[in-house]
Amino acid sequence: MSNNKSVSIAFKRHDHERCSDTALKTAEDYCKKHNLQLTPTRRKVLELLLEAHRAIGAYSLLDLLKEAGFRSQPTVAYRALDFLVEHGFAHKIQRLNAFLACTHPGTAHSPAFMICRRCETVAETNLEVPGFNLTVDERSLGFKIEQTVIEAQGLCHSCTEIT
Amino acid sequence: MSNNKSVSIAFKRHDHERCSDTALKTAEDYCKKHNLQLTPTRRKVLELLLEAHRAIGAYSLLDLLKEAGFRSQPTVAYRALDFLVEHGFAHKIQRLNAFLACTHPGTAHSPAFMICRRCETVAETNLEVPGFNLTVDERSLGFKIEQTVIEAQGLCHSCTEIT
DNA sequence: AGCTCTTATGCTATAGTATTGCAATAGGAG
DNA sequence: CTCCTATTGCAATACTATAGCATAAGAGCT
Repeated sequence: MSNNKSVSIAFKRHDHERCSDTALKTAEDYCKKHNLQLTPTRRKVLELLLEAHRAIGAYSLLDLLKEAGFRSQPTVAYRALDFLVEHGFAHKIQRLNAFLACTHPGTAHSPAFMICRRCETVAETNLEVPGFNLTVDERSLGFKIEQTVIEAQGLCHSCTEIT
Repeated sequence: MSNNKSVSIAFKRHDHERCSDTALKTAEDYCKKHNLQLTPTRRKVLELLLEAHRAIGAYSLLDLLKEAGFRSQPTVAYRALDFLVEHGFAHKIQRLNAFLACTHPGTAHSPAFMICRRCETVAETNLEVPGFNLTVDERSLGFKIEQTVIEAQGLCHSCTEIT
């Protein structure tokens, strides 16, 4: 179905079926706890994002949904994605007009993304991680930040070596 | 021309006709120096962006171009915008699918933007400015960054006060 | 001048991304 | 059961961006 075979294992190797299961479970728990409805469509979209394990466009997602027997109007995908993004289970990668399952849902965070232009893998990190640090002094900026989009494009380690 | 010291000139009052003139002149000089062709369309697009003094979408730009007697096919705008963005005279704001004249063209820089969700003003700053600092250690990240998209959404000073 | 290489434009069509509006339905609270 | 709210179904449309190919204009050379 999906083109999972592409070089899309985030920058490190790992048991991604297991991390999908965990993420899904976390989402379920979170929804139950916060009285959110993880409806079949929403759940399926999250599953598909997790399986894809890469950023995918809304219309690719739509194809996958269709294959899985769901309706395939754009609104179906967009509404589910809106829900997932709003509650932090997925993120939108502005640069690619694509969506990515969150690697650590349920916790408030300011994500940052690294997008490899060769293998198209997108890795999520956050601003507290060593090596990546954004500090903002809102006072001196004169601007109250509510949300940030931070996306770096370049080459991941593997792709650098290939070159 | 450049407002490197004042973090967010866009949020402050200033003589913007004058800063437009200067930016346009800088672009002309830069093009002459680097053998780039600032053709009438490209020049007009830059002028329009500078006049607008805010981020505007390609199709709004197209309308303005049409009013000014230019052709109004999408390609006309996109090709001019590609040129301006490629050479650093304008930036694309991913979050808004819109374009903004650069406030300090001609100098290599990694821009960051602050987008006010109320007045929709977009201010360009850069990462070296006090109050806004992104440091990246590529070694520990395992990722070679070539370009960054940094866009903060929130409220500018004036709009904070209104609330 | 004429030639030619490269860059930019004109033009048409189409691809790709996202939202609006309204009717129908389902699930929870009282 | 009934009301209320959240979600879904459905159709249309808006918005953003690129492809492909023909034509024209400018820069450098002989």
